[in-house]
Amino acid sequence: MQRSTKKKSKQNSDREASAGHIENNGQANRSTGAVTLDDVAKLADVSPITVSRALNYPEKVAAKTLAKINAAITRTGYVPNLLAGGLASRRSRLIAAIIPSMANSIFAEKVRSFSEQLRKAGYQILLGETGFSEEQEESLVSAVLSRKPDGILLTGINHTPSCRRLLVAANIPVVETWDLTPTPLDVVIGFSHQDIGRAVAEYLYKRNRYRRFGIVSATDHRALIRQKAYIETLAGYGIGDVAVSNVPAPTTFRLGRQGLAQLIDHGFGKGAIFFSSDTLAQGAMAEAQARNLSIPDDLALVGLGDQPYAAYTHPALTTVRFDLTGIGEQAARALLARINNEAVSNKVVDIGFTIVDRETT
Amino acid sequence: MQRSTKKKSKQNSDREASAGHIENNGQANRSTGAVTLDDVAKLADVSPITVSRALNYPEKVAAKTLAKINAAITRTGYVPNLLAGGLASRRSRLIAAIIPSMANSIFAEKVRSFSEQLRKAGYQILLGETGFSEEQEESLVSAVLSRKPDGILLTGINHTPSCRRLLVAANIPVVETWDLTPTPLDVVIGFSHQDIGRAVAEYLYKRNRYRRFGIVSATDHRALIRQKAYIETLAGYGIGDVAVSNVPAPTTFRLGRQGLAQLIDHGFGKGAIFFSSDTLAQGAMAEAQARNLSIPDDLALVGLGDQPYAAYTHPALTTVRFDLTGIGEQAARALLARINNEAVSNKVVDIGFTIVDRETT
DNA sequence: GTGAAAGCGCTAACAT
DNA sequence: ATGTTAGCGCTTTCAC
Repeated sequence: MQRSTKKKSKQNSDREASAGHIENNGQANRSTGAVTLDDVAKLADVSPITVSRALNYPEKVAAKTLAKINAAITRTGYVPNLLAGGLASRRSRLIAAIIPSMANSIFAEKVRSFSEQLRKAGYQILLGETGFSEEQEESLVSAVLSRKPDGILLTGINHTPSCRRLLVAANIPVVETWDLTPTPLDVVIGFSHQDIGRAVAEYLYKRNRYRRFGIVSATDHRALIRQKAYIETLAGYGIGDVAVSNVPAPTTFRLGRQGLAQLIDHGFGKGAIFFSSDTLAQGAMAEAQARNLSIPDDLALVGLGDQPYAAYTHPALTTVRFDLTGIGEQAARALLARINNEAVSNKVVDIGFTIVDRETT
Repeated sequence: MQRSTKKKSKQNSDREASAGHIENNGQANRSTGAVTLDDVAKLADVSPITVSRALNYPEKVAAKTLAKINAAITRTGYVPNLLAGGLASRRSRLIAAIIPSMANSIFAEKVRSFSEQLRKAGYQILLGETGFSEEQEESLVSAVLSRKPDGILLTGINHTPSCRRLLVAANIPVVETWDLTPTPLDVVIGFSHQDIGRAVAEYLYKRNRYRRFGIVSATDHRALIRQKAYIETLAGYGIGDVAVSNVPAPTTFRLGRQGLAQLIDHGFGKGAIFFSSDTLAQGAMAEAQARNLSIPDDLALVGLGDQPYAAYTHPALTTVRFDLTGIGEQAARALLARINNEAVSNKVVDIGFTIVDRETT
């Protein structure tokens, strides 16, 4: 492309600047007409690569030059084209995050803290929702990989074989979250759903005050693992008749009411119930109130997730807490480390969980 | 780049295929090593542009050729590079969506329906959260525009001057939502917050059974407009002492409890209260219950948003409904129409609202 | 229906 | 500290 010679007079470049319009070079081209890095370079009377450096490695450019360039950027209203930048540098500065559902604020919080960390490092997030389906996850991953993200956050450890193949072929850092496995694709940060099911069963059993036990649970992969562990642990204590009500994911307030209603209508009297989300438990509280059942005297409730509201329901909800914000932050840090080729000390990170003992049990 | 001649023998191409590896051409280059469209073209023994057509306009390619190409794609596991495609075609197939907060499921639902429509049309969504701040919105818009989205969804009609400038310079379709203005940047789809404030005041006043009126409201721009209209309308009825409790956005269950507690502690006896979100109202229900106040006899509550749970609280929440899904869908349709240069019949779309009369009033 | 050439806007690599 | 050259992987335009 024709560029004015380097030693163009200062006056000339100033005149161009005050003209305040973008030259088209008079060439027939496919340009969008938008301000490009070349336009800025001409106006600042430097080469394009220097503008590129000013943007990406300002410390490598002389202060004077930097000032000229910044003035030109302001004057033109230049907005970099990251499609072009990403193509040339093979770094898109884009990170994909795949979650089951935005409606579930538990995932929303994970993504929020994840995004926040990565934004600070100059990355943007491409978000996808699977609706708890592995097939949907596969098609999302495939779509998202075509943007050449520098890394990807997954929820869960179960993926279709083709999805795994895509991920491996993409050859980018992958962080799986929300579960644990000894054989992650790359790094996994989460907690054991089996341990949670067992721990809640133990917690309720050892209180020694409930005659009956029940569970209202979604049917997604992880919730079912918790359910199985819960039932088996209780069976180990000699309790063979755990009442079960299953509902489709994602869980809602309404499904919580329905789930409890179903249990009660099928003869569940007084007892303790484990819900697969705080939302379900909250819905059940409304149902209990509507039926004039007292919590925790008639019905003891345990939720999952320790949502911000859980401490403020009336009575306050006993629930299982895991560090949502921590998962997001650690996932971001792990991804960043892998992108920068730093060593990742731990491929499998168990962030654990605690049972928060409040007033519904 | 060196390519084998077109009339390469079939056997030869088959041999390459079964070898199942990607040639590097022996050149020193900056390639990522990933499978490219050129690799697919070579394997299918066609030119790159034909592969491009097969992908983007399959109807323009002969069935036989298409089959060959698809086989090559499958065999290589080719994933298109949309950075390159977007750069070349000046269509990124990316749409930016800017919302105040993901935590607020009202916005989450808007984005969900918006994304769904656009995904069907082959677009992906770049999501950004402003945290209800215009400055944050500006920096987000600026960041997002560097991805060269084909369109952008905004929440609200208030933007900083620089933000407006950026948007205008970007020269892409813009849909503002969640509010109305006679002078949208491009298209606006929403409802009148002033009308809502007025309508709720009228609704409550005309029930003719409340002695006192209050409002618990977030302090974001739109909530304050509703609050003002609510107070002014009541003033028009001769009610001058509306009790007010303001809380920061985004609203939470806890802030709802707190807001109601504050009103009551400052002497609000029996009466009707308008909350700036269902979440706040739900929190207030817990506070009322904790204080043994009866709803709606002691306290009448109106929420906003008609969240899925609103119909299932106990008692069921009276609230203001607007068609969230509709906003998302219409915004998507408007954007698509503008992208395809179709006429947009209406630049200002009022989707209206209704007061859903349930049991808390 | 298919192909050759050119270039989208940027940056890596190698100068100086 | 700054510049030159040559692409990144794709699609447009114009041929045939």
